[in-house]
Amino acid sequence: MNKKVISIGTVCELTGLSERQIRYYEERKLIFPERMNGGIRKYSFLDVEILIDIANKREEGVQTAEIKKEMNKKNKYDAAARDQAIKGQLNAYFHKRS
Amino acid sequence: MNKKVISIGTVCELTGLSERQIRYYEERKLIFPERMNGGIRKYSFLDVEILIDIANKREEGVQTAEIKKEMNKKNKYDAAARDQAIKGQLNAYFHKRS
DNA sequence: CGTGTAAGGAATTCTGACACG
DNA sequence: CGTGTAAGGAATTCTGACACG
Repeated sequence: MNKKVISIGTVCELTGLSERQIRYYEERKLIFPERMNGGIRKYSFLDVEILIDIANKREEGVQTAEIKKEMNKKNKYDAAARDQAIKGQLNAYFHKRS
Repeated sequence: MNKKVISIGTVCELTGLSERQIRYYEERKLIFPERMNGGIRKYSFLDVEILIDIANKREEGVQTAEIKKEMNKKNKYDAAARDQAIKGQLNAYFHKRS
């Protein structure tokens, strides 16, 4: 399911990652949550899966820039990522302004 | 997906119902959210679907007691409902005590 | 019966920054 | 580079109750 409905605390529990890590991976454009009214991030189950992949890569010592490249190559998430990138950036943009 | 990960505000958006209504339907044992640490309710996509069904029935003027009976008959959600009932009640119980 | 609302508190999330490295 | 943390604020959620009916 790629509906963005999960808030960050729940994502932490599902992935074992900290809020800080999850927000950082967003900053590095590895994931693209949407923003609800109020600016609160919402993630999909697909995001959770991607985050788990990221966590595994990071454990192997792979840097975020590398992970990003690999994800684009694999293009397993590519179409979804493109969509998400646009929506996520629009969302963030509107929130900066309000 | 029957993983309980959606918080009530998002459920409101997905169903068009108010928080009050959603909590009331829980009180009437039509739905069985889980509780995260902190006592915050978490719903699944199945819960959202059930709530939409409830909303439709209510619009037709059907009372919650009737809806509950229909749901049990239809037993479309029956096995799931039984599980949910147990978990939901345990969850609520532990939160009353803390 | 089913739902709205004001009340007060508790838990969540957000951003920007400093820290270490 | 990647992550922790304290800071202060804003938005969310919770419960119990009163209201109307």
